[in-house]
Amino acid sequence: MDFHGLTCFVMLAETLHFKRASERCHMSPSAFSRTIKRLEEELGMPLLIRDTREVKLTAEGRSFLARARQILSVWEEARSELGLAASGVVGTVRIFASVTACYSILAKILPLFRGRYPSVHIHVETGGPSESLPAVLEERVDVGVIARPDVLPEVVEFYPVTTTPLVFIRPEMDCAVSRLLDGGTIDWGRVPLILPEGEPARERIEAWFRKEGIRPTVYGEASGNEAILAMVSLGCGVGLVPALVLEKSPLKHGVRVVETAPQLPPYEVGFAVRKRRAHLPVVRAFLECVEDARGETG
DNA sequence: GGCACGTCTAGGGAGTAACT
DNA sequence: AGTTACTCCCTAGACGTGCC
Repeated sequence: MDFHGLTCFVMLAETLHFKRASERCHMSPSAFSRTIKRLEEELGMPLLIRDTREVKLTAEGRSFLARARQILSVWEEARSELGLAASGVVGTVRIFASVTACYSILAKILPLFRGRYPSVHIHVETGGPSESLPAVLEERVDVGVIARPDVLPEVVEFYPVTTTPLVFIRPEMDCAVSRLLDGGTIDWGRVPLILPEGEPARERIEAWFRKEGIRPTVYGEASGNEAILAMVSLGCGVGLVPALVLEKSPLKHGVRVVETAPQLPPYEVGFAVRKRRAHLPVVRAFLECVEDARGETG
């Protein structure tokens, strides 16, 4: 058994696609296929069901995937600790960030980290902002960019980076939604809303509606801020996004801030890390960069 | 020389779009 | 609806390379 085979299997389980997984492992599909086959032969059971069009994990494959991740994680930890003792920080830091967080938050941290620890491999996983904290809790990643929730899980530590107000945005173009907003006092019960799914912002706006006794009209939901911006710019409704996201977005010219909207508590954005992983040299090194970057940018 | 592991290439199964 | 051509995907075989 070798760690290379395990890495290939984990990559394949994540992509469920031989070609994509082999590309990510920097191998030809052929060599990759045989590596997986060898692993299956070694284990004496199939981990995957191959079809001519798709690949699925068998029950054994799903069970083995969790083990494989654990083994690789322990291996990385051991490597990282030995590396620190010998000659500095080495290993891999796994980061989860939404696409917008990549250019607004990671853009500040990664150059600093890269400069200090060129030997560390950086693995960035992207997805919806609401997926970040679960990824940290499941230890799929070491750190995740999150908006600090009102209640933070006890096993998680939060390293703040910046604070940003939540702003309501409306379409820039003339449309039915714009006309609803232009007629003096806004009737918030009638305005179609595009809201984020499963995020602190959602809790805050719903709390405000409850307090005001308003039943909102939720036209759409999105798991990412860029999707909200896109829907708003197309005239679908009024959205709620962090100001930081709006400033950096290529879609910002299609929308505008609703000045007379309710004021919600601002977002505190930063990195979440599981406490038991925070002591790992590579994670510690990354978090030091987070703190230093905050110090530099204020 | 034997072995392990890689690439290159070809083959076969299946989906899809265009055409009749 | 049936046929054809194209494309995608995974796998097997041939062969090259590096190490012992």
